[in-house]
Amino acid sequence: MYTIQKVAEIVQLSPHTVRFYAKKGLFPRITRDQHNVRLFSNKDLEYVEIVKALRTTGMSLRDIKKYIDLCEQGEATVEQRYQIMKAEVDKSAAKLAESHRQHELLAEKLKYYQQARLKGEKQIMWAPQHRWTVFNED
Amino acid sequence: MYTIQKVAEIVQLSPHTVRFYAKKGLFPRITRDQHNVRLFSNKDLEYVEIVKALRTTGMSLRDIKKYIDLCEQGEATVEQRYQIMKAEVDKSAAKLAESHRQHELLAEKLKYYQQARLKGEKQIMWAPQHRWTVFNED
DNA sequence: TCTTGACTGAGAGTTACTCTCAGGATTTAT
DNA sequence: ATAAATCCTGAGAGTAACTCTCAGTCAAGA
Repeated sequence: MYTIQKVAEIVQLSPHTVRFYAKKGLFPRITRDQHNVRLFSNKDLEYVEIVKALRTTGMSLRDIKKYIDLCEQGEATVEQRYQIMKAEVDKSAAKLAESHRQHELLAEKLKYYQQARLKGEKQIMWAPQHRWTVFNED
Repeated sequence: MYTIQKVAEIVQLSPHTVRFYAKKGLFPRITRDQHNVRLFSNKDLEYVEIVKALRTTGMSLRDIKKYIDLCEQGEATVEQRYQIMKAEVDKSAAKLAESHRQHELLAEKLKYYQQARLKGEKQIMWAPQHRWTVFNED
């Protein structure tokens, strides 16, 4: 059994955030000790991990809650959960691809800067040189 | 020259968001027509694109603003901009890797669901089956 | 003329944190 | 033994980045 601090450390979230999630009902099975301290089992830890994964891929806490609630309802909801997970994995793949594209754009820009550094002061894309294009400024 | 609507369409942002960014001073060189309508040049469009890329990789608007302001100061700031861009590209690569890991985790979970569907009702990881682990519920 | 699309500023609402406060319990150091 | 450090709690304020609505203006096109 893990304290919230330990859990935070393992899954790389702040204890604040874990408590925040707990408050939202995302970990419905957590037990407490005699001092009301949350104790996370390995199963709870798996929940925290999947919640983190769903957040990282961009699912809203509201939708994560729905998914968790379905989990709590047992095997009758397996098909529904499958559909949700399938949609999320697809969406996540698309986002990943888009993030990759944007990353490439920045990496390319970085190359221009590197060239500029090597060649001393040379004109660089993205760095506006032409003051005459400015017509109004606030 | 493009209107805000056209720009939004090209870079895949809402006109709302483009105006929001403009208000924050992220596109300092935009010209206006005689009716005060924003007209984006190709250079401005490049700005919008790089702002989008920086946002997508997770840079705050505050830091993007700083970067843009450096751009406006001309070639004297090339080295500084290079450092910023380098740091951002590195950070972005790390985030991309992390997102990829989380995506894999979900994809693996999806496989369990697929197995469960094929085998009819079978126990699935992440889907708690053991009511006896529940000690308290709010 | 009337719809469409652009603009303005102000401001409210939302999501997901993120932090601060006040307070209580337990462990560790002196 | 007492004090400091470290854990925890709940309540609630603050923040970032949208996101949208309202109210009102202006101008071009069917």
